[in-house]
Amino acid sequence: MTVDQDVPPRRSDRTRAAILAAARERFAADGYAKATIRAIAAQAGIDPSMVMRYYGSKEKLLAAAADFGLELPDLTLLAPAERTVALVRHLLDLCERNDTMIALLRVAATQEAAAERSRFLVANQIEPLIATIEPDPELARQRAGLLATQMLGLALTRYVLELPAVVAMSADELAAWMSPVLQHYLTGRPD
Amino acid sequence: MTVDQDVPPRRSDRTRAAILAAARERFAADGYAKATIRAIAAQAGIDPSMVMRYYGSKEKLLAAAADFGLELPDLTLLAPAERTVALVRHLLDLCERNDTMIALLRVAATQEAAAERSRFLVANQIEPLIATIEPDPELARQRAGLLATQMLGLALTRYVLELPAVVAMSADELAAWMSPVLQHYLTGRPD
DNA sequence: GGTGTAGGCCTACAGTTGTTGGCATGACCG
DNA sequence: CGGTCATGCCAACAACTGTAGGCCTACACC
Repeated sequence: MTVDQDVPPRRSDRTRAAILAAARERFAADGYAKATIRAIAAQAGIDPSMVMRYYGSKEKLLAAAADFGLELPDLTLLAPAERTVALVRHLLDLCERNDTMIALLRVAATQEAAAERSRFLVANQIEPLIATIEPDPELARQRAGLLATQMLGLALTRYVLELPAVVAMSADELAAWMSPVLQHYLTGRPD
Repeated sequence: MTVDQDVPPRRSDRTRAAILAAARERFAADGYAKATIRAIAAQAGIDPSMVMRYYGSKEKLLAAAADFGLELPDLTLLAPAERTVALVRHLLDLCERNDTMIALLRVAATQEAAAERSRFLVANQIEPLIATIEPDPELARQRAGLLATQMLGLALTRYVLELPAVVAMSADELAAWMSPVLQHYLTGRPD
């Protein structure tokens, strides 16, 4: 996530934001290729050339759309028993509050830049989070990777593939089922 | 998976197969949009128009490429303790033996037809498999969905996103870590 | 109140895409 | 040996894409 420079607000800020929001919505719904600049501009209610002026190219627009943080909860502030449910609920909330996370997931399947961004998020936000409760760095790395398989698998099946069995379950049910799994990845040992 | 009709072998069968193999390779590597008919034809060493002649359209070619089975092992023939490792190893093997599974996963992120095919596979191959060891049909459905979150999450992070921490682990390590997880989804209860 | 400039639109272009039809060629069967 | 049909290639088309440049308008500031 880029830190905002202390630059005076411009009149075009609303348009910039509208473009970014529209881009995330189209990317999340259609993926990179089908989300054309014309479609994004139409959704934002402006001319396609504005997208180019403000973001330079479609690739750079994608980079801007994928530039966000996971806002993960601080595990050290939670009781160990609460951590796993908090993680599941946080992910579901993140996916449902806006399209950014789903856009990243969908686009990462075909665009290397987005895949790289997903790797960056795991390495720089999930791994450090695990490191707060797992001293061994190599093990923390493994735990983070394993956590990612389950978390991203949940997001994929529920919001991208929309497997009926996964969509049908409530956030509470999913948290209840997955809590022991995450517990195992956070503090357990392989068989 | 379509059953092969008993039709006499044609001289063009090799070309048909070459197109299908090339399509799977390109779909797996580039996704649907970037895998152009021209690129697929070039990889198969034939003219783009042949693809149209034999498969009718790009959409139908995708349908043919996604038409395969998971060849899941029969769980009733395995001791309960062996089932989970067998499932993990089978998935990894399926992904590494050819590109079909990865192609489906990558394309399903953007193409509704492929997503629908993935739902079909879960409903018609994973659910029945679980049903052989779980009598309650609704619970079997849930277990199948949960299994899918972990299995597809593994395939996604390892072969599509290529998270370093997941790529670095061996099949044995992954099986050892995930075995208790799958066991939980197969026979356990939510918290 | 004039004027510079930021914000916006329209048009155009070159490249690529899926798709089509026609033409060659060689195998196979009578 | 003649013809017929499957197999393959080539050329083309219409649509759509990202992108660039030019032009108009209206706000902000001196």
